[in-house]
Formats: sequence, structure tokens, C-alpha cells
Amino acid sequence: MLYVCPMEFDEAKNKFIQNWGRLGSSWGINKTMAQIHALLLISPNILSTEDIMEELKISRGNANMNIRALIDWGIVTKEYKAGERRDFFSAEKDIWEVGRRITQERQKREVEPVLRILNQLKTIEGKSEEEVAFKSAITDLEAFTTSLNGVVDKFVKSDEHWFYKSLLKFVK
Amino acid sequence: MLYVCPMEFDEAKNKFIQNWGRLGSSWGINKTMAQIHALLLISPNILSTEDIMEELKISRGNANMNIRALIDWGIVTKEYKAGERRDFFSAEKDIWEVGRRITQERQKREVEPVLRILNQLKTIEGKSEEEVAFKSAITDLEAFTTSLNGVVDKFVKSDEHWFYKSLLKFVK
DNA sequence: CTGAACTTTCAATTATTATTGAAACTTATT
DNA sequence: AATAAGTTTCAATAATAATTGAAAGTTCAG
Repeated sequence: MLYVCPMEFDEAKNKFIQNWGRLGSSWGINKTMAQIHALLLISPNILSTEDIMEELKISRGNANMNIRALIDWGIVTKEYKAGERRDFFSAEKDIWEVGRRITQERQKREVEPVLRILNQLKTIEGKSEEEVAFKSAITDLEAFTTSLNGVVDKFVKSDEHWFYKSLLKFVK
Repeated sequence: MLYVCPMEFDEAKNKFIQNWGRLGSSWGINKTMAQIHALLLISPNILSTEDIMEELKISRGNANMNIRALIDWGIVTKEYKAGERRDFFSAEKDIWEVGRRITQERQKREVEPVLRILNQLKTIEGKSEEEVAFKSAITDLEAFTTSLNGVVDKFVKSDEHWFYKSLLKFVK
């Protein structure tokens, strides 16, 4: 077993935030939004907009908009602190719940519109060779998407326990 | 039941290509790449670079780069036509296979690097309150990602029949 | 009602990513 | 070997998306 020099905490924290941001970008979630989420996820206490601005070195407008988006997605909540007027925020700490929420939102925003379109495109007549090929591709795609939709829906509606158990069984 | 006027084929084709492109964009796949894929998916015959350029009104460079990317991803193949010197292309028509390939590539390119980083960040000492919270978040995240990785891996390695059967069982 | 503390908005700017097109390169034909 | 047909590359440009910051909007205490 190789000895690995333990990292400085600040270095580790930074590395995590940066990489979570990068992952977000490649999955259609804006970088800052993912970074704010990362920061809140690892913070033991609730944070104010100022705290977030300072930690991530971003502007007030940027912080505000992305915090709001996170609240919209249901993975960050506004918190109140006794004797303090400004808002504080905290992230959902249960990562399975975070996964469910993100899945649900993206499903709703991106997959469902496409499914509606596929359904509409199915009505095309299949006369020429081109039309037959088109119809067949659309039909397959719709069946595929609907299947995945089904799994995703189960996941989203499941309580963690149920899902986790099924998942284990499934993977076996 | 409402009567829906059947669409013109060209209109339908266009709508499909545009929307597949949009979906691609929001899932980290570039628009043109997704559009070329859509076009090949619904074409009964193999297409040349010129055909693709013309249909999508894109430049040669753009067409070339994105066709190559699709080949890299393993969902488009170069085809040869008797008596023709230039290259032709066709897309994998089995949509489950396409799903597996895309999943595998994104897994390899995006999820695995993050998993490596999480694994490395776990070595942090948990002394201060901050460090304990960090360690706990990282540990949870790694467990979650590893679980999902497991399902994805099964999916990628499965033959369609196996996966489809399991999926049905899973969704029930 | 007034002013201070705080939040939100949005036009302008900056950063990122995709696309073009012409030149360089490769391969096949005579 | 010369030419033609086809392909690839990549610096320049265009399109898209994120970010800033200052002004406008809210809310609350006195």
C-alpha cells in the first residue's frame, strides 16, 4: 500500500468545487450553479449570499441568479437565522434525494418535450422508402425513450430505501 | 379522438433533426453532431459527406469533424460503395446499442475522472467541523456514484435482451 | 414616512464553444 | 510523375452562454 500524503483541506475543498463545476458543465448545468451546490454540500453551516460570493469569487448578480435556480430545482433551501435580516442557504444533504430531484427536473425540461414531438411525428405516412425508414426510426426511439422514462419515473417517485434495494437486486 | 392533419414528410424530417440537435446540446453533445446522427438514423441509404453538408447546410470542416467524432463514439461507421472513391457513412440503427455506446463514452470521459478525484479526496483528515462535513459529503457522493456506475456498467456490457428483461422486471 | 439593509434585474461585457473556409495533405488514376 | 478527387486541419470568425455591476426594487425598523 502506497503512502499518500494527506492534502491540505483548502486544497481538497477547492479541487472538489472546481471538479463538480466541470462535471456540471458537461451535463448541461451551468458551472457556477454546480459550484455553489458543491460549496453548500460540504458546508456544516448555512451560508449567506456574501459568503458564497466571497468563497467562489463571483458577483452578486451571478450568485443570486444561480442560488435561485438551485432553489427552483429543489436542491437548495432558504434558511432564516435569528436576529439576521439577510437570507441564508443550505443544500439538501441526502445525495439520493439530490439525484432524484435533478433527474426529475431534467426529465421534465428536456425529455418530455422530445417525447411529445416523437409522438406527433409518428403520424407520418409510410409510403416512400424514406418515409418507412423515418417512421421506423421514430417508433424505435419513442419505445426506447418511454422505457427509460419508466425507470426514471420509478426512481424519482421512490423512497430511497425502495430504490436502493431494487438497485442492488438489479445490479447483481 | 381528434383528427390530426398528417405532416409533410420534409417538415417532419426537419423537425426531428432540429429537436434531436437541441436535445444533444442540453446533454453535452454538440448540436451538429446530434443532427448528423439524426439524419443518418432516418436515412435508408448511406450518405456521403456532401449529402450531409447539403442536407444540414454546414461546411465541409464542420461535417468532417463531427462525423469523425461520431465514429470515435462508435455510433457511425464508414461505408464503401462499389465504384465510388469518396467515403459514405451510416449510423447504428439499433437504438439500444446507441444508448449503450453513448452511456459508455460519457461514463469513461466524465464520470470516471470524477470518481478518481473523489477517491483521492477521501484521504482528507476529519478534524475540524468543516473537515468532518467535507469527508462525509465526499464519502456519500462516492458511494452514490459507485452505485450508479455499477448499473451503468451492467447496461453497457449487457446484450439487449438481458437488459430489456431486467428493465421490465425493475420497472414493475 | 424615511432611510438603511438587503435582494433582484438586466443591459453590457466577457468567456466559451462551434463553425467556416481555404490551404495542406493524402490517395488513386493515367 | 503529374493531375485530379477526396479528406483533414486549423487559424480566424461567428454564435452562444455566462458573468458583471450598477440601478431599481423590496422590506423593515424607528
